[in-house]
Amino acid sequence: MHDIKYIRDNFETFKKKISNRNNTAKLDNLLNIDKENRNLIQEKETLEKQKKDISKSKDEKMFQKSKEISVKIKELLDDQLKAKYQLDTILSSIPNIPNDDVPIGSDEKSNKVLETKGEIKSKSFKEKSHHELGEKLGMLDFDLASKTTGSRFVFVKDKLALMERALSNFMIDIHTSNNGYNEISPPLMASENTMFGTGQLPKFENDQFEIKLDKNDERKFLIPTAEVILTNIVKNQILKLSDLPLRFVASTPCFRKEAGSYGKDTKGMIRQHQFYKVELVSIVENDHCLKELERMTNCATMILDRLKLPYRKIILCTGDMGFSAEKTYDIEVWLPSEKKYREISSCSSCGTFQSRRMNSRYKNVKNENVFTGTLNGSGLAIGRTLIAVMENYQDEDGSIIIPDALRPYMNNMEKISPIKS
RNA sequence: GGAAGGAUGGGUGAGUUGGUUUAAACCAGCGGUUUGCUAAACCGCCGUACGUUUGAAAAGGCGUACCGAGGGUUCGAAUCCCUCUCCUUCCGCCA
Repeated sequence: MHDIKYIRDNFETFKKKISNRNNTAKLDNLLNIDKENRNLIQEKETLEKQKKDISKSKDEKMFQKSKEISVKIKELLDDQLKAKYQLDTILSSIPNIPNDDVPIGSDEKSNKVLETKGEIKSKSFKEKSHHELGEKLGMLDFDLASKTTGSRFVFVKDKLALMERALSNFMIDIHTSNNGYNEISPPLMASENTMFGTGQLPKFENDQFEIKLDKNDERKFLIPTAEVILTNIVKNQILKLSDLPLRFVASTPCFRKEAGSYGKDTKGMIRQHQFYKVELVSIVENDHCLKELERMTNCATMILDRLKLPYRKIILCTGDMGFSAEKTYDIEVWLPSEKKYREISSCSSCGTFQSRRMNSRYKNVKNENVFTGTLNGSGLAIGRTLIAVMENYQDEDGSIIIPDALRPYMNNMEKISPIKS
């Protein structure tokens, strides 16, 4: 959400910066509606003042007059609320302004690779995809998931299930003991207002799973990422300066409809309706965002370093960033079967964009209430990390060597071999 | 699911026969006086949002709203009525 006062004073600059994003919101009428809204507020408040004075005077002769004023106020209020609603509708669907160092472009072709790390080991055999490996091991079962649930779900079994759990524990341990994050086990459902706070609603409702509790209950949604619930911890709060920075980590299932990706990544567990992800969220002073983004991204890549998986870091261009982000780094891991890098983490600074929606503030040095900076990043997506380990650590016979860093979490097991039948 | 009670400013907590409440008081916080230092005492300040206005700015002035949320009654609502949310206690059910 943007500050209407800023837009009012810097309309041309604002329009120009937003035009770099794939924005569909209509900006042209914004200032007119804003003006109308403010005029109506003024008219209304003038009348309210009159009414208040009459009431104070207790002059019975004026009581009738006061009643008439009430009718007018009601009319003005209706109009004003309509204008305000229009204004909010437009404002809430405008994406964040990209930071100045974000490359300009309309799609992923304009993203820039910043760094490539880790050794891609050449193998003497043809490397298999994770789903071939998993099915051969008898530990990834897509057919069973279709039977019980539907497409884009999977059963992870046996030692791979253990590895999935191990990855989660391994990552959380590093982020809590090494990187200063506070572990949280949050609700997996969020209210409509919470979803609005981080920017999933109202614009991206089609991507969300809605849950019915009671028939008259407020709308609830399965979280598409723990970012939603972790960031909203500070919703409607005024924090002390000494509270910051707040850093949260959670490992949760995430639920996404993947509505816009029919036919994409249909094979395997790259793109699922449900997947585990370790999420990092930072709440910081608003001028510390970019510094924190570097820190957070390093926390994410640290995991890949320790697992000795080859990866690269890219900066997303203006057109490829998420709705709430001002700057985003994607971390992509090497997948030998595809011979390309695939996204395994996305770290974004949202500046004050989300905190305005959530009304999350802190008292700065001057004791003024100012909006917090929020950041989120995956550290990392568990499902995709599992895939990356399987593919990069596969042996010719289809077994998986367990990375050293993971062995303490897997009873010091060294390799996963096919279940003998 | 049933019953009862509750929700007031950063915290505690008055006010609920509707009109000097422009929300008392205390605690915490900030500034000051006193003081060898600390403490204590005393004095002052101390909510948020929106709109508007003075000013180059810093900083003010004015107005409106806000006592869990939303409606209603009334000239006038923290106070009366309705709906909802959340919390507490008890009962039932339950991993």
